[in-house]
Amino acid sequence: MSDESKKDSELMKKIVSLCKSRGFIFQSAEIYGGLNGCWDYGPLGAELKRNLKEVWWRRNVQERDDIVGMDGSILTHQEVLKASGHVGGFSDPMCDCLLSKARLRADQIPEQSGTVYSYTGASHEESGWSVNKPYSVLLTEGQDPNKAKKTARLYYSQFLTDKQISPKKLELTDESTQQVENVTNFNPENGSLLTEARQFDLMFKTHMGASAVDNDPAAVAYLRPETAQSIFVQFKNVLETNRMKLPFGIAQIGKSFRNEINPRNFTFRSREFEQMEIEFFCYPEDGMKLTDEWLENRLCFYEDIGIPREHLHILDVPDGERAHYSKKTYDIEYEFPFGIQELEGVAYRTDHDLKAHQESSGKSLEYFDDQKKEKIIAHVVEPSAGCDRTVLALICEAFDEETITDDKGKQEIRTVMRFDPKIAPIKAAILPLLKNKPELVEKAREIQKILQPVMTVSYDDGGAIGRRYRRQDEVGTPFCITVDFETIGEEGSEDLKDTVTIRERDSMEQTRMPISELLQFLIAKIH
RNA sequence: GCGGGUAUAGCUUAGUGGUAAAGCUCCAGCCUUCCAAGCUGGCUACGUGGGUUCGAUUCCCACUACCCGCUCCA
Repeated sequence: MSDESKKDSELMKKIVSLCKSRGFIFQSAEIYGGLNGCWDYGPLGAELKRNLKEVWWRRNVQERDDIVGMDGSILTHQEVLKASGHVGGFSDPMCDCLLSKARLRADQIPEQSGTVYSYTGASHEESGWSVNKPYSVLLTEGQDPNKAKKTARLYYSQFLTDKQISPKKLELTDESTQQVENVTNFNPENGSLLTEARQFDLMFKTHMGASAVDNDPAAVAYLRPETAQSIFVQFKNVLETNRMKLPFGIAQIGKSFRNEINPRNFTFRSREFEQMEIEFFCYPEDGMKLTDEWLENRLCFYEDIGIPREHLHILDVPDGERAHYSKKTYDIEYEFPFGIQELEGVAYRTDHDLKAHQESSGKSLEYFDDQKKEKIIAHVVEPSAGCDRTVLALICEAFDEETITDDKGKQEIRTVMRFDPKIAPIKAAILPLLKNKPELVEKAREIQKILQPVMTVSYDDGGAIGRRYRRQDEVGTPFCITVDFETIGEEGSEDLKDTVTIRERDSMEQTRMPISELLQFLIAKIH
């Protein structure tokens, strides 16, 4: 591991540990040993995620005339997912190399021709050991026939109980050869036979209702693998009930489920995750242009919530790597400590989805174009963001360790979560300077009552004031409001009465402000 | 799915075939007039299940979870 990636791995460890110790993210069912690929948000994580979703909704639905929201069911009719191509085609056929155990995509193995050497087993005379398993090796033209024997011995040697026996001492049984052309069931790397191609079903399947028959195929339903399909399926209803005119969008935030083979990287790839999606319907001729516009719009959004553009990467997904229905796809990626990974895809999906559902359901999903006096199938541009991934990006982006030197020259590390105030879990902490002075405590509680109806605040009177500031730094609270002796009029001039100090998280600077102005000041900062 | 590693308190770590130590955090109290002060007291842990053993947190096996590298990510 390079120094750089070691450093990043250490950084990720710190972030994961802070998430746990401060109550952002816990492992799901931790007391039972954990559930693979599932995570729970603790009190602060829940606030953070809620804030993200609220900003997203406000920017994309509340503040726009041309986008409306919906909230579809998670349990999904199997016909919906047959039409969308998820049932049957959702996963890639995979096969494993019997020798190296490498996993390959069956549809990406190049065709090969040559001679297949087949065996029925192997034995070791001295020890009396033997195994019966058919196996074969493909040799392409010009390869040494001994290579087939060598590969086969290596394969059979993995079944040896006595690992001291050299593969070279194995006798192969019943060698036969056969010429083949354009086959794909051998590993191009080593010629070894592959397992049969298997479909990995990435959808969670369930059965609905109390069916008389076990596994009644009519009762099958799925947990949705994406939120998009419920939008397409409700396209007509939304269009008609809300008198929408092209171009317009339907937005949705909700959970989706994929039975990932290999969840990894903390919450980044998990089996249950939340998406924030817009299906923006448009005229066919505007699709490409709108895709570019949405990319820009989305980049601005990330900037708005505190993820600077220089930490984002735009991947213009090339031909052949896009989904078959997409004419253009941008991936917006973020520099996570564990690598550059996708946060959001902006995909021009053409009329593929509406067309598929129209054909499959037999119901018209057309749009009547008033100008041209004709019916068309709307095209769609889809900005689809991963909510949990964005939360993780926000946490990674916010995390900072600052070395500060005090008056005596002593150095210490200050851990600060530099969340944008808009998404910070706690907006302000209210701190009486001392807790054994009832007047201070009482005033602080009054301020808490003023702010509480409008924002999430925290009251803290435990320990020295400096400690409390640091505690708030570590959870990213942007403002600390301190009630001191000037506030209650016991010290300083009369004009300082009913003013408090506001300590800003990033600069650690303090300003004084009348209590009456607090609410307006904070609202402006957090909106 | 393969290979490698790890699992002790809320966090970070120490340690032992005879059930565990420390720092930080946290809680209570005292004190404290602005950046992790001090004092006193307190809560809390050997991932789960088997096996070996008089006795296992320690040794062995399996499982689970997490991390790293492959693989995969419609």
